[in-house]
Amino acid sequence: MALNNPTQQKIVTTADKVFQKMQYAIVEGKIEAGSKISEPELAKKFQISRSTLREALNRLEKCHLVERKANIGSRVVECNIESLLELYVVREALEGMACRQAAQNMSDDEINEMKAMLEHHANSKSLQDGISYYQQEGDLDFHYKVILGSHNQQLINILCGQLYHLVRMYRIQFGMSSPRITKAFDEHSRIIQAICDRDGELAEMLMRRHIAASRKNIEKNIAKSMAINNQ
Amino acid sequence: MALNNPTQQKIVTTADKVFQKMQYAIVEGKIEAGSKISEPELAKKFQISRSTLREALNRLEKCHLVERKANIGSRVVECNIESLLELYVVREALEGMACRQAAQNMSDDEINEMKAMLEHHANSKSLQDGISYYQQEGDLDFHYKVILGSHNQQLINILCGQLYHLVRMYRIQFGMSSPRITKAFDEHSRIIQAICDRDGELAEMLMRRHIAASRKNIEKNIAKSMAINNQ
DNA sequence: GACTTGCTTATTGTCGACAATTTAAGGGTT
DNA sequence: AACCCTTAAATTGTCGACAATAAGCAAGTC
Repeated sequence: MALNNPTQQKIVTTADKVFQKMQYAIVEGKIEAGSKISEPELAKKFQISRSTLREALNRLEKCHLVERKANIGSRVVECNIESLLELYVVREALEGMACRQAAQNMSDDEINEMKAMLEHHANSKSLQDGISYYQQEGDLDFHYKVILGSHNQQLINILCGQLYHLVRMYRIQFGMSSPRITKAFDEHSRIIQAICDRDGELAEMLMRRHIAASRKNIEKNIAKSMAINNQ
Repeated sequence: MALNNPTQQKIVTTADKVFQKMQYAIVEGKIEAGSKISEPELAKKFQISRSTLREALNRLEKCHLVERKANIGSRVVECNIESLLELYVVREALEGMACRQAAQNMSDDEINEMKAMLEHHANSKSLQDGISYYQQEGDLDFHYKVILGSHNQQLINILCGQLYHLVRMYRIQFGMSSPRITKAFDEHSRIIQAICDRDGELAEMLMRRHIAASRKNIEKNIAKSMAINNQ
């Protein structure tokens, strides 16, 4: 039931298809992070011309998954901790605001739908306790819903269209599950409550804390693994 | 002295040049907002092939200046009030956070440089009082400096690389000068002071108020002009 | 032996032509 | 006159080839 990308436009052209395939491949690490992209090689692999491939690369660049330098070529974006933490800072700002706007703009029906989704996740959770993958998708679903609830097209574009593929990439490649998933659930409940109360200020604050807590959790784990590596 | 875009990469290829020219043309309204873009026509106008033009269009799409639909074509983005207000909401969130990060990450040298810039603008202001254009550029300079001061590459990319061309477009096409320019100056001073004191929380709050005030000012003016149009 | 210089090779940028799709117009039917 | 279908024109998407730039290698100089 987990929706992977709520704002994906229709896939019509072949460049669209290649873009989507490469997007998944990069996010899931099948195309290695930081690796150089050879246009002729990939074009042959996908059985398409270089022009079409370059069109796909352009869209990957739009969602920050590849970087291109003139006359030098394209590389898959690198996955380092610094960028991950930077990404969390951006999310804290944008999703916090999205949450405030959601409290202001969501319809009652939308709110009810979100409540139902959370309950559904709660049941699934009690059934298959400990399976973190589904929880993670559930977490993403929740964040998507809030962002869409902001009814702010600019916010939606930036977060769902561009940044969330990066977020998914980091989640998968760094294998982030952690004991936060149970806490996250409670936090989600409180956020929905604030939205339901139309308390934008509180909703923003709770969402910011929710994301900041994840960031700090990562920082802590990094520090720990650094200590292990240095001992 | 006003820098137009602090993060612009080197212009090497012809697509780069066309991109830059079109960017200015769109921002300044020489290519009308909302108008359809004919690839053959523009390619002939710039004396380049369609492939090169499409490359330029892709970059314009990246900074939200044109929108493309498959098999239908490209249009220059439309300038309506709703989008402008949405843009201000995004800026409030992102620049607020950028300001917090700037208070945390800027070097003393950077802070001093920013102070000097503000003073320079103050002098120019007293010299040519009432010339709003320069003030506006000064305002942009200030915001750029804060964003760069965050040292957060993701923030910098989104704000300077993508959104600020849109901001400039709205400024020019809606002819926004307003009596806020003098107030803005004081607000800038206080923000710098907070950054200087390394008070990230206050810095963020002040920046958010600064941008929110602009937004509310626009909303008020819109309401006024609506009233005029309806009388 | 290290550095520079010039050539070779590979990759990227640009071009013009063809294929697929959408839009517009015209004719026919109810 | 309004609607639908068919056909023609224009526009976008895709292709393969050529030009320009960068990377790698060999020979030559100090």
